[in-house]
Amino acid sequence: MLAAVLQVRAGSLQVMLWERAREPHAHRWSLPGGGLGDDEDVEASIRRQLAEKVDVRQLSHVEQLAVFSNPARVPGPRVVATAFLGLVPSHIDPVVPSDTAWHPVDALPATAFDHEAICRRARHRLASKLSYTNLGFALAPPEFTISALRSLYSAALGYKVSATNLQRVLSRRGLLEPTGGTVQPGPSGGRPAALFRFVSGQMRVTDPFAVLRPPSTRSLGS
Amino acid sequence: MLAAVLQVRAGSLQVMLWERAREPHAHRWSLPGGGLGDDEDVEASIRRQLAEKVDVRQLSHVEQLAVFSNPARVPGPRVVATAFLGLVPSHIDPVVPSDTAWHPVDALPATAFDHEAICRRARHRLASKLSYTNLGFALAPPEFTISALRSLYSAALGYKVSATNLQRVLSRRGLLEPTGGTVQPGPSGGRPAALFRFVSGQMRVTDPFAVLRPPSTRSLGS
DNA sequence: CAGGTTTTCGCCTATCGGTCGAAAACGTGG
DNA sequence: CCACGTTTTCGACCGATAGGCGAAAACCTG
Repeated sequence: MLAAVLQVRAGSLQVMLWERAREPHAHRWSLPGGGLGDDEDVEASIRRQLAEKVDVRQLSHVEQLAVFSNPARVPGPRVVATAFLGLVPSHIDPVVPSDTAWHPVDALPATAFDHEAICRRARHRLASKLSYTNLGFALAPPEFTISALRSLYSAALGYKVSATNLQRVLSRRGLLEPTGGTVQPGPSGGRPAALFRFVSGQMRVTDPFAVLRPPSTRSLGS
Repeated sequence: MLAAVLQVRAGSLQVMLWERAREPHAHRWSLPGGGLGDDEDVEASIRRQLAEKVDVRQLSHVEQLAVFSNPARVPGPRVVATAFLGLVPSHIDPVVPSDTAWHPVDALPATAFDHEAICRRARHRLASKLSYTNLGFALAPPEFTISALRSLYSAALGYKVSATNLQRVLSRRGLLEPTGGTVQPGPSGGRPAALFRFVSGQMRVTDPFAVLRPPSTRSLGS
C-alpha cells in the first residue's frame, strides 16, 4: 500500500516523499503508505494513509498502479505493495509534515527500496493517460488559460507541447469549455488570455486515442 | 491471486473456469488461482497456480490486471486478490482437468464471488490493448492469414473489423510481416491466402495509438 | 470455359495532429 | 497619441492515417 502523489509545482513535475528516520534505509526518501485494515479496500486504505500527510480532499485523482511483490524488494519478511498514483491540482499547496517534502521527479534524492521504480511507473502512467484521457483535469485548477495548461502538460510529459494543438485536440474531444472570463495581461502586455475549464471532473477515456507527441518525432517504420 | 485466461475458441472469446465442488459458492464457476508463496512474486505465483490447470508454456501472455480488495468480495475473512490477464493462442487446445472448462465470455454460467467483474476487466483490457499494442500476437498462431486474424480480432473485440484495414494498420506500424507462404483455398475455391506473422513476439506499445474502431462510428462531439 | 468464391490491392475521402504565420488585443515609452 | 513589443488567438496548409468501396487476381466446381 504505497502511493506516488504527483503535482506540477514551480514548473516541474514533483512527487511527495518523506524521509525515513529509522532503519532500514534510514535517511532515504520513501513514498507514503501503510498497512491494509480489515474493513477497507485498498483504495480506502491508501486514502487513509495519505491523510497523515496531506488533506485527502486535495487529491484530485487516485488510481491503482500495480502490485510490487519481489520477495527481495524490502529486507526482512516479504511485503507485497499495491502501488497507487495520486494527483494534486497545481493551484493548491498542501501542508505537509516536517519530514515530508516535494521532489522533482527528474532529480530524486536517494530513495528507499524500490520506490524509484514505482515513481517511474507513476510518471509513465500519467504521461500515457494525459494523451488518451481527460486526466489533465486532475492537474489543473478549476479555471485556467491555455498557456497555463500548456505549461502543466509540458511539465508532466517532459516535452514542449504546442498551445494551439493542445487547445484544438482537447476541444475537439469535447473536454474543454470556455468559461467566458479572461485574465488581465501581465506588466509586459499582451492580449488578455481566455479562461477555460474541463467539462467533467470525472475521468473519461477519449475514444480515438490520439497523442500529443513530442515535437518533430516524425515517421515510423515501413 | 486470480487469473482470467482468455482464448479465442470456435470463433468466440472464451475464459477458462473451474467448477467449485465445495462451499462457499459450490457448483458455481470460478477463476483459477491460489495463495502467494513466500519466495515468489505475484507473477511467478500465478504461473504456478495456473500450472495446475494448463501447460503454462502455452500461455502466450500474462499481465497484471488489478487488485480486488472489497472486504465483502468473499464470505468470511477478507481476501485480497491480485487479478491477472492470461492469453492462449488460438491454435492450441490445452488439456484441462475434468472440473475445468472454457466458457464464452458473452454467456458465462453462474460465477463465484466477484469473478464476473474480473472477467469484464480482462475483456476490456484485452480489447484496449489490441488497439494500441501488438498484443494480437498472443492470440494468433505463429502464422496466419489475414482473414484468420480478422476473425480473431472480431471475436476478441466483439465487433467486425475490416480485413483491409486490419492488414494496413498493422503493417504500417511494422507489426506484420509476410512469410511468403500461402494456404490452399477451400473446396469452395477462392484466391489462395498469403501467410503472415507478427514481427516480434515481444509486447510492444505502438506509439501513435490509433484505433480499430467499430465500423461506422462516425463523428464525435463539437 | 462460364460462373461463383475468396483474397488482395489500389483509390478516394474524412479526420486528425503538427506547424506556421497573420491578426487581435493589450501595455509601454517616446 | 502613436509606434513598438508582447502575448494570445485563430485560420490555413500539409502530411499521415483510418475507413470504405470496388476492381482485379487467383482459385474451384460443374
